[in-house]
Amino acid sequence: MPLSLSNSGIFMKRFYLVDCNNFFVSCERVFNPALLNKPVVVLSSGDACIIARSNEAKALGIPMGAPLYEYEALIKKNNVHVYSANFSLYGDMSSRVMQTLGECASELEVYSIDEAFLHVSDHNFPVNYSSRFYYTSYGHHLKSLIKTRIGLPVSIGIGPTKTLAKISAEFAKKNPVYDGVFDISERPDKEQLLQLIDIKDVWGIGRRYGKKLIALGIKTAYDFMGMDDAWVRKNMTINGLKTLHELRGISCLDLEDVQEDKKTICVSRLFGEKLTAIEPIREALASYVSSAARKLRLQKSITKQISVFIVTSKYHDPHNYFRSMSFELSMPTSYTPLLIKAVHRCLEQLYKPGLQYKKVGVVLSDLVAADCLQLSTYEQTPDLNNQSILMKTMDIMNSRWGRDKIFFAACGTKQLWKMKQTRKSQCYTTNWNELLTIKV
DNA sequence: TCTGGGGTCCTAGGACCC
DNA sequence: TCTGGGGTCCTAGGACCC
Repeated sequence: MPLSLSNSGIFMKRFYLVDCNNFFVSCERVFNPALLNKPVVVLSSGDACIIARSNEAKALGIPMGAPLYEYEALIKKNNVHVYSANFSLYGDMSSRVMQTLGECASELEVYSIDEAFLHVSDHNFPVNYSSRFYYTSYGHHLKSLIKTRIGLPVSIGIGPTKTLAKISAEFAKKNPVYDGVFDISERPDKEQLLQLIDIKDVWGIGRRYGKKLIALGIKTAYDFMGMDDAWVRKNMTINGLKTLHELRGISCLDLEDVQEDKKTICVSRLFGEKLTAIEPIREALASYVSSAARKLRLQKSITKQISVFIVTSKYHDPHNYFRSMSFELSMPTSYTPLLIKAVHRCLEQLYKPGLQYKKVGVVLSDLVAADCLQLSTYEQTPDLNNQSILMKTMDIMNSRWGRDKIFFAACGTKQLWKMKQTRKSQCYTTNWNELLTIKV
């Protein structure tokens, strides 16, 4: 079996993966140190599911993605601190981390809100760095820099490929001996280490493929490395083959350091409670599409196609459970009032009186750059210019004074549809009125 | 009774064209 | 019994990620 991970030479390019530990929980802890060493969980929007857990909460057996109601008793019994998601706080803390990493790397890929891949080159290292372990030493430097500047703990994995860097990060996180930084390329015992990695935990092998592989007796990353290329290509697509090669130490996935524009933008949320009347659903939809349009303008795009979907309970109403419709706009746009009109038209078609709706959503697709808009002569009206000025003004005002300081009347003021978020911490870093106060 | 939200990519198969 | 060959485009469905 072709299992050797050769060429771990010192000059080989390394991938770093920096991963913030229990990110949402750690953000809460920065501003509330009383939470340190205590079990803490953070909930999804609408307080429905548990989407982040401190190590202490994990130790209690609370799984990722679990619905809150199933664990309410356990939470109460063990005094678990519970927070509603505070995405403006987490987003801001994330951009601080990425800013610091950007200063320390030759290339940076912001992979998610709490993870980044990077390359470092010689000029990032201090002059007196020597020894073949300097990649690891630099990892420790990055780790303490983020702790000092931002207050967040991170784990850092290093490897000859992205997939192996991910695996390194798991060792860094789980085994205290490594003090948060691990480089698999330095290890003579790589193969034994990869035998410790559950196949389902390999980046790119999800639940489905994991199950399929286990049925074939492939239980670990090491087992997978010995598989036949052709079989993997046929049964797991080109992406499976890339994962296979990456595990063997052949880099197939590069850093993607330019942020690509989104190809679709989707905004959807559960209602706080089930809705039957159309009016609050119209308002929720207007509000969601306003937010989608703001994201659209942020990346300087316009949309040609808009879809709306509406969801009832799967159990009560299997026939009407999910209904959607979409249509092409006569002219691509990012002008919120036109988009509100469009989603309301869709809703008229989809809505049936008497049903209990629990969620609605809007998807903007077929996005193109705003400056690509081709206009025929008769379409070049002053209106277009006014629309763009109005949107720009709104966006500037809302970014300066806070989200939704001004909004369209169609979004309503009662917000009957709004989800509950009863346990949210303050926006310590993004709202002047919610700064941390310290009593002495 | 109550189970998130927001993305990307790949592939097979059908429609259509010359 | 016979029923081309090769291409493109679109879509739905299935997989993955955090």
